[in-house]
Amino acid sequence: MIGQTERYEAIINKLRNEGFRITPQRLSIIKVLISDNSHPSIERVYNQVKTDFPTTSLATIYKTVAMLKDMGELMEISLGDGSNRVDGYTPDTHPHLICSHCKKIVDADVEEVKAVDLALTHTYGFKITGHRLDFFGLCPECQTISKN
Amino acid sequence: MIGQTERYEAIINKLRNEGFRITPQRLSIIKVLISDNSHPSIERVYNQVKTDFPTTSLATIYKTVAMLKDMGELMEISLGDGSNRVDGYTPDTHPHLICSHCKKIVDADVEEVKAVDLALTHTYGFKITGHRLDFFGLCPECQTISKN
DNA sequence: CTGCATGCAAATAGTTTGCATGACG
DNA sequence: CGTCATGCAAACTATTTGCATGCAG
Repeated sequence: MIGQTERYEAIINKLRNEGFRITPQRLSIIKVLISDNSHPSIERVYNQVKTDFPTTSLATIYKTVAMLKDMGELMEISLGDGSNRVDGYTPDTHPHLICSHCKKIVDADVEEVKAVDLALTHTYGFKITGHRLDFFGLCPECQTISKN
Repeated sequence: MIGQTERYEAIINKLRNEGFRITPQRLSIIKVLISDNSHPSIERVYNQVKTDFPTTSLATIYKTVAMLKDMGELMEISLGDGSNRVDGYTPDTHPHLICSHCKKIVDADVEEVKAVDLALTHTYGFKITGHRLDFFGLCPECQTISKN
C-alpha cells in the first residue's frame, strides 16, 4: 500500500516529466482525487476544489480528469444511468460493488479476477489491457433496511 | 440455447402480460435487437428499424429500449467514451470483450466469473443481482495489424 | 518572454420530455 | 371508444470547445 503523499509526489513528477505544467488548480484537483475514496462525481470534485479555489471552472476539472485518465492515474465508473463517477483513489483497476439502493460504491479486491483475465486471454485471443468490473446489488446495510 | 423465434414469442407474451401494447414498431425493434449480435448503437438500431418503418423516431427507440431494459431483456454496454451500445442478443449477463482499436465487442463466457460473484458475496456481504464486466484490449485481428 | 492552462460562454451530443395525433385492445 | 404509443420538436444534461487573458517555466 503506497501512501498518499508518495502518490501525490509521483503524479506531480510524472506531470513534470511529460511536459505538463504544475498549476495550483491541478495540485488541488489531484489532492482531492487521491484523498477521496468515495468515488465522487465530477460535480462533487468541482465543489471540493472550489472551496480551495473559488474561481475554478468545471471545464478545468474535466480537462484535468481527462489528462489524469490518459496517464492512467484514475478511472471512470459509469453508473449505468448515464452519470459517471471518478476513482482516483486506487491506481490499479479493481472491481466495484455498486449498491443499487443507496448508490454507494465499494472497492473490491478478489484474487479470482485474475483467473478471469487469464481465461479470456486464452480462450478468445484478446490481449487484455484493462477492465471495468462493476457488480450491482444490495449492500449489507440496504439488505437489512429492505427487510424491515 | 433458446432459438430466436421462441425468444421473440416469449418477449411478446411478456409484453402482453404486463399490459404493454403490441405495436408494429415494437415488433420491429425487438426483431432487430434479438437478431443482431453486433452490439449496435441506438442510432444503428434506429436506422435498421427505419428500413422497415421509415417514420419511426429516435424517441420511440429509446423508449422501447428502456422498456425492454426494465424487463431485463437487454443490457446496455458503455464504451467508456460516453457512447453506449445495446445487447439484446443474449438475455443473460455475460462479460464483454471490447477491442480498443476497432471497437468490436465480443461476447465472452467463462466459468471463472461465477467464482468472482461468489467471492464478492462472501467477502463483502453484498447480495449481487447483476454485473457488468467489460474487458478492454486488442482483438486477435488488431494485434496482427498493429504489428505490421 | 513564450506558450500552455485557465475560465468564461457558447456549442455539441446523447437522451428525455410534452403534447397533439393516431392506433391497439 | 378510451387509453396508451408514436413522432415531432423542444428541453435537458453532461461534456467539449473556442478564445481572450493569465501565469508557469
